[in-house]
Amino acid sequence: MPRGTVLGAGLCLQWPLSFTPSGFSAMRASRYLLATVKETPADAVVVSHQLMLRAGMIRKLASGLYNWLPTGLRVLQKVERIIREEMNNAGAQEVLMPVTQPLELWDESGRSAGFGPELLRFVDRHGNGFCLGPTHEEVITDLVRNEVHSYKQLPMNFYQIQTKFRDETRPRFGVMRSREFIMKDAYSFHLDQASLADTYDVMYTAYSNIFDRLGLNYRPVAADTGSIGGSGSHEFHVLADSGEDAIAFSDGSDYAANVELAEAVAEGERAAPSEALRLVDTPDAKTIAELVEQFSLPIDKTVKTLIVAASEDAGGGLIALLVRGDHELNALKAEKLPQVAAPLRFATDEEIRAAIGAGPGSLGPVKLPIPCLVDRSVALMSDFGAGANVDGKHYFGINWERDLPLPDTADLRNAVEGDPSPDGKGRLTIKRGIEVGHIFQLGTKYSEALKATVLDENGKSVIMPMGCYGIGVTRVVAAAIEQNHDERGIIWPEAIAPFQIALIPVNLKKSPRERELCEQLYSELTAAGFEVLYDDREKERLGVKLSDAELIGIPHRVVVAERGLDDGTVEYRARRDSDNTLVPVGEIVQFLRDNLRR
RNA sequence: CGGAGUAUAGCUCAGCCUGGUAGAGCACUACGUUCGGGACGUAGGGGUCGUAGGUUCAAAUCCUGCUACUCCGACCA
Repeated sequence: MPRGTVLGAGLCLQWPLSFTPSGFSAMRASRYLLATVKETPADAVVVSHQLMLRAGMIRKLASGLYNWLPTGLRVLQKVERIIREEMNNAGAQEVLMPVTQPLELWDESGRSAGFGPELLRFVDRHGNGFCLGPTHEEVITDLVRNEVHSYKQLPMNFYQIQTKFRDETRPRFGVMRSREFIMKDAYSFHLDQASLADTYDVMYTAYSNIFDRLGLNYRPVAADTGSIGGSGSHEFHVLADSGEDAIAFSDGSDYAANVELAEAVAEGERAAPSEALRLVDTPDAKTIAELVEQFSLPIDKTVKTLIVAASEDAGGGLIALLVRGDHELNALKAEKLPQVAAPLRFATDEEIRAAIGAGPGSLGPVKLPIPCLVDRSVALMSDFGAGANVDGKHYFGINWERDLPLPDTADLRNAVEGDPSPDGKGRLTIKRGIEVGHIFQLGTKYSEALKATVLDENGKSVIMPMGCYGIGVTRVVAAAIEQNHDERGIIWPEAIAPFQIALIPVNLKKSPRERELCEQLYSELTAAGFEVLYDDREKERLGVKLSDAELIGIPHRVVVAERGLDDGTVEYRARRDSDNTLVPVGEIVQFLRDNLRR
């Protein structure tokens, strides 16, 4: 403490905080590092980053590395607390593993080579290799193989809330994609797959509880189940327009999937031909947009013809992929097809001209000299237009099975808004999301590599199947802001707001009555268990205090003014509201109790 | 890792083209006025102009190397 006595009453008067039963302290703004800034920092491009800097939550130390200031840390710790409580409720046990890990373990799991430069490696003074842990599968598996030996101990689920380091090539968006970040990671160990599936379900529920309690609008989304199958993996996404992932979900069921993975279902039946096939000169129509504009052709009566490399199994060479003019090719789906080379490679203009004799702007299925796959939606088209495989010419009025045989069909495109849900219930809505959690049935990948085994009831050694379950704790904070803000600042969900109540006197210097009432309310509210930020700064005017409270996003505020004191009232306003409520001084504590039911 | 850009006060930026003793606004300190939605005046404090070298009588300014940071792309269990 900078000044004053360390003894008795002197300390009490100067001490900026009082402790509330929640464990988070109330604060006097005059003794607190608010660190708010008016101007938007130049190098922040996303709102959450801008607001976290402006609200005095974080400061950059170096690229992808951030200091957490008191306000930010309060939020972070509230998120951690909820996660911790729900993980404990779900039967997981908390541990803490080192950030620094011996490289030996990564050699043993085989990931040392695979992980690449994202794994930050270094050598200690004895010449031994270490790395900063980007994740902790190796360490936990090593711990468990040494400590757990009997099937009777299983299943067990361990978690930690710990700093991770990934040497991202390009850290960005503030705390959303930083190099150092905090993650809750859990690892479960089982005797068999059925037990793993049980714990997976428990974690799914726990995650739902966590994000419910955090007050976020989120979706569990089916993730790539490729190598594992079944309900092997879900991502939890916080919905926000700025999200990096597009996710598709049904309005009629629980179906939700990353757009990259969502099956695109075609509906309806192919109409009978009503137009004759005709060859049209289209010298200036090289793109779908030009075709639509110049010939007033509906875009869903056009077809895009994309030429890619065929797989070796299909004999190499080129293959044409056809999607409707208004649809997009999904590269992930395409390269999984047996006929298509993986990774997907588009043919060059020269290759196309050599194989087909026309340029990319004039391609189509009619008289196409190379193999062809069509999207399901394309198979249902009639009377459509496509290139004639002659420069400057298109066919209009094309009909399958009349003008040419229907090629093989496949799911080639991205699902779009309004598509039928793949589970047959409802239609797809597409929103953007921020991935904040991921649960995964790992299987025996690590337990096998590290020989984590247990004896079963027959005394036989069994490799333990594992599950792993992560939440990006620091990212949750940013995602919450992306989802909840306005032009004035952050609008925290109650559960993770740095403070619950802002107590703001209009003019402390002029009004001893305001001061007296504020002091009284501050101690009453604190005693009642509320986390109050009492803005007792004398040098700041009302406007500054109000906008700071709004920027920081404190959900409830109480303004104490001379004006109301004669009538014995104070002004209450919730962060989302635009009007004040006058509340009698004697009732304000109870009023807040009623409004802040947790 | 490829492409582009930036680096001047705590923050946002001007000055650089055309070389000549370092600037503004915000923030900070003191005093005064004001004070129910980011007040005003006066006086201050604060910068080896990212760094190393070169050209020059003289470099924030021109040239070269290096470093850091940002953006776009690739990458991201």
